[in-house]
Amino acid sequence: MAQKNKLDGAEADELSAKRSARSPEKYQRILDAAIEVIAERGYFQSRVSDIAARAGVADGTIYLYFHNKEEILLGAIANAFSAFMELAQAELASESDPREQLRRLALLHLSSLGSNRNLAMVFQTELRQSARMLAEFSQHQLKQYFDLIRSVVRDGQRRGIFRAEISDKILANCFFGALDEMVTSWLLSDREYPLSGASEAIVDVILRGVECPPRP
Amino acid sequence: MAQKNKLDGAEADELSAKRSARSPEKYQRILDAAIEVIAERGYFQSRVSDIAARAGVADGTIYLYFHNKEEILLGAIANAFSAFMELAQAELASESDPREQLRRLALLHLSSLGSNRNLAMVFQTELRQSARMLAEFSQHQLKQYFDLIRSVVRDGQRRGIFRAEISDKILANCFFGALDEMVTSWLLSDREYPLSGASEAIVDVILRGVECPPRP
Amino acid sequence: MAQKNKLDGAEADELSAKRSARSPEKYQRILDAAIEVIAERGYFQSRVSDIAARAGVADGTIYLYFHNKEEILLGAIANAFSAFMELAQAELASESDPREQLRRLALLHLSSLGSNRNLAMVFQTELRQSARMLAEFSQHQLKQYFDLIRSVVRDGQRRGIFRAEISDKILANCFFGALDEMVTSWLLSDREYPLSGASEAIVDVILRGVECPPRP
Amino acid sequence: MAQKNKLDGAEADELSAKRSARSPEKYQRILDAAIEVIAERGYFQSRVSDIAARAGVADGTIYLYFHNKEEILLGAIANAFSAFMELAQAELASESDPREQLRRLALLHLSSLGSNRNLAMVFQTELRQSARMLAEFSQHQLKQYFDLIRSVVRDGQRRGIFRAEISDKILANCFFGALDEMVTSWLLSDREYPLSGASEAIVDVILRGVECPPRP
DNA sequence: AATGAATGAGCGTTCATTCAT
DNA sequence: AATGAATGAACGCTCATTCAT
Repeated sequence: MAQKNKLDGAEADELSAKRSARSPEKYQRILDAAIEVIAERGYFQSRVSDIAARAGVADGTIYLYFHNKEEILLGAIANAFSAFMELAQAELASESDPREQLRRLALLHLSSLGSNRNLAMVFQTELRQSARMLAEFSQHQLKQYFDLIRSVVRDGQRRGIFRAEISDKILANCFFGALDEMVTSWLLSDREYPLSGASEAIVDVILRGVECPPRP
Repeated sequence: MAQKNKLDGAEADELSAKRSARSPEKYQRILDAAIEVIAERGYFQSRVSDIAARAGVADGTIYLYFHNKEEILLGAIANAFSAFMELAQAELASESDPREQLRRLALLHLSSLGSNRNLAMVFQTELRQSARMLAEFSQHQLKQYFDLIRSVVRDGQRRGIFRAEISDKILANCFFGALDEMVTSWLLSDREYPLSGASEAIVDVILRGVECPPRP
Repeated sequence: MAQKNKLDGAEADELSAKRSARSPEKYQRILDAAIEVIAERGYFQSRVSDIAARAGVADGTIYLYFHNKEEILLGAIANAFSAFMELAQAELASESDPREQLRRLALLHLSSLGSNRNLAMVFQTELRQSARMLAEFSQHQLKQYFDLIRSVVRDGQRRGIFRAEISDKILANCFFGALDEMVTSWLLSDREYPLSGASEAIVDVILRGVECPPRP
Repeated sequence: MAQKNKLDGAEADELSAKRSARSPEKYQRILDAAIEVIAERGYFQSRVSDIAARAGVADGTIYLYFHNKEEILLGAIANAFSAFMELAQAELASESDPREQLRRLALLHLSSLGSNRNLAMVFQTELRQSARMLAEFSQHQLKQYFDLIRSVVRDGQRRGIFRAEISDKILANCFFGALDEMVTSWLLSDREYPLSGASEAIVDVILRGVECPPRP
């Protein structure tokens, strides 16, 4: 009779513990299947049984690893996202020039998503959806990436490389927006031109808009 | 789920005829209600009965004006979008300098959506969703706007104002992407800062990235 | 996302209003079907679809009249019980001698349930079950009947007819318990002897145990 | 649902053999756990895994001792019941006066259940439920007890102590019904008054109703 | 044209039972 | 013997759509 929608800490921990105790490989297989299916049909039109079938497990097995359908989406996004974030952070660590850092981020952004259409689809559509559905959670994810960009921008401003009279939020937004839109339109296009091919051009445009003009 | 997405000519005509024959005011009321409800809950989580209630009509009445739920979303988006497109085209007609045209478009973009949060929500999230569901349709709509921007960009390139060595598609993309992202992050933010306040800064960044550098 | 298990007053009223506004005849048909099906299989083994089929309505129709399966059971029991209670109260009103009142109650008890095996089954098994599940509700129902008996007993005690040195609760309990058990064993027996045939004998035993002994 | 209720001889033997061959202590632990859990939640709302957890064994282990869930309930009730029946028979053996025998049975009945609320709950609600599910079985159990009472009653009738003009079945029923109802209402009540406190009063009422009136 | 009661296909989730280890 | 991860059948409930009024 009494249902709880929010997990108390103990329960959540219990399930987390199970995940690793049971088959971590199966856990990952479900996440991968979820990305695939959700990319194809969208979250709301994906059936849990579709995901189970794609993962090669029984319907009920899903619920040994996730509390409910929503958590599958969350888990799949978080999983894919954190992998991407790690790459991004590594990319920045090996380079100190803000210009170059943005260049590398752009390439990573486009090549990561460009090489994984399913992932891109989920990021461009479901991540937004879920940002609405589950504000706290996925907004946090997206914001993490956005903040990474902002920190590079602020660094560039502090060092006199990027224009300081414009808010770092807006500069970062122009950068991220240009990349993001590129991915979206690439996804909607039928021809599969290489997405990362646009990287140089975009960076070129944005950097020029962002950089301090050369002193004459 | 297995529903017909394509109407045969006769049926479509029949419905179109009905729409105008019946109450155009009620038709519009349903569209407005749809935007509201979908903005609040998202398309898949909106119930047809919610929309009906909001529009002040009976559930069954909806089906005198639309074949199915999907068509309501389509109609609502198309309706709102064409209003926006008309404004955009008018804006361009009264100005011939590409720089100024982009400036005006940006302001229109941000102030239109900034003054109508519901509409913005539908555009930023549902339009993307439906870009998959209804690829032909909404892609067509969005593409129309995108092409408008591209035509301005191409005009600027032809007249030596904008950089010609970069594809107009990419330049337009940077412009649109920056605006689009601004709207999205504004939506997801809690503080309701005026969206259009960012217009000048964005245009400033993008134009500088897009324009030919001043000859020394 | 947010679910409510308890109805707020408005909602409950809304559904109650609907019941009468819609088809009261269909509402009753569902209740009757519920009694039948639940009598046959027990509450937990009854399927909502069984009840719907028996009532000759679609599964979904059930939910126009009841919020959930539990409420069907509640409704069915409450409905049947209140009919019984009305009879019982009428029976008492037309008679003032406590001895005779108990005699009539016993006959009503046994003949009511004896002439409706389904009803008897629900009262003897599901009412107890639900008394556990839904303490407040059905305990209230059963208590109402029990209190009726107690009031007769107290009346008899006050008038010096029934033994006053024993608590009215216990006297009423002996009376009710004897009848109740009679019904249960009748239900479990295969032979269908007339249940009400036992009425005289039971009343005879209980009355003698309850009455003040005749003064010598 | 379509499960076999009847075991063929071979299977039944095999399981019986296992039970004793394996750990009889674990078998008992499961039965005890079952009584607890079923008393708390009711049979249908109890999960096999709940019982396993309470017994401190793995889910699968249950099936080394029982064929299915239903058999656990059966076993638990049979187990508890036979313990009670042994007490009852011992009680009768040490006393030959039917009046006194009934008095002792009543006290045993109320004190046994009154000192074990879980057991009482199972007897008062689940045994009735299962009287339907498992008619043959639990009817047999309950009948055994009932027959014990009847034999005392018949003995009293034969010896001219109890009224012979009323069927022994009905007399026994009044006796058992009064006790049974007392237990039920005690269970449903919140206050935990001592159940056996009512024994004297009940026996007093019933005996007077049952006994032959004293010759003047 | 408008209504809203009725429909029933469809899906998320549970849990008794199995079986590889 | 014991485990507990895996299974998948089963069911309560929702909601887009229809149609008698």
